Amino acid sequence: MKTNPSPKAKDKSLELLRGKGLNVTHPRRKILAYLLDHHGPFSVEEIHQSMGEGFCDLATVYRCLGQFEKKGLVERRYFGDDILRYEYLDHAHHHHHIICTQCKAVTQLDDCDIAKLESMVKDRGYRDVSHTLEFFGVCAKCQP
Amino acid sequence: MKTNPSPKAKDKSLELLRGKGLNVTHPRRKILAYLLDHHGPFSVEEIHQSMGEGFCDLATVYRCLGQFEKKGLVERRYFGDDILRYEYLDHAHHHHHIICTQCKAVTQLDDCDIAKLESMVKDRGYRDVSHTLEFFGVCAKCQP
DNA sequence: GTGGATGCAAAGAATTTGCAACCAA
DNA sequence: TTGGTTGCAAATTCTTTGCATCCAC
Repeated sequence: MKTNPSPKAKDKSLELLRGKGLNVTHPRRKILAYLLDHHGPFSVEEIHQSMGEGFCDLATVYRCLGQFEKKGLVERRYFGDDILRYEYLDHAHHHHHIICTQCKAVTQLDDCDIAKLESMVKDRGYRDVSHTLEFFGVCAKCQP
Repeated sequence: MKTNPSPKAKDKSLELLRGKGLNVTHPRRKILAYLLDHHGPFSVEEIHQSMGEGFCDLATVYRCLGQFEKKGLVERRYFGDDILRYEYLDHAHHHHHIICTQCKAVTQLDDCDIAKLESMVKDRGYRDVSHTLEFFGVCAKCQP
């Protein structure tokens, strides 16, 4: 599961951290680069393990992700299976997930047109409206 | 926060428990009746407290909700605030939530037409497709 | 009567925190 | 140099579990 970040992700993580006014440290950079390189939400455990044995403490991963979340760099997702996952928030690519209820594989659905529903929410007086939308089903591989 | 279940909810909880083949006990009945009477998802803590001091153990609430979930009577929701909530699953009334990001008040949005998106998921080979959709915003009361 | 349900307390898992050492700016 | 960050271990919180007792059927 251990992976090294791509040069591109390393550059972008640097840029993002500086842009958010966060000091650039090794754990922060590597965690963010991992999220940039790999699509889909990951558990804290997965992220920690991806960096290789002993690269940094699990508590550090929690702390970094907590800060990223506060700065709007990542968001937490919950797919109903008791595991919290973090995902890089790419404002340029709004999308949703399709989660296989059997094997838990996550794929993306890029198309999203629920502007109509969001405007109904705005009509009720809400401001700064956003949404989460996840699909669940049994993927082709998991069907008998 | 203590409330007593309505007669209607008491009847329906009995019916639902029997229908699912669950023994009818006081805690099960009162927990289910609470979820039937009050709309919106509630945390385990809220449900426990709603039944009054010492009515039943917190562990019992966890156990009951876990069984209800297995039987498809309730579903867990996660709104990104670290709190897991349980909601009665009314198959006859599919709806979504609007959660105020400030005061956390939950209201419902009954209209839901994302059949088009669900069919896109089915086209990808998924079966038993379902979805969750939540809206977040600042409600009128919480705006300056 | 009997198997399943509950209360209580203890265990377990996930996450957070205190503090000294360390590192980025 | 200095304030912010990390590692480590302990603490906290949330949830689950073992077991004796109790209750629904």
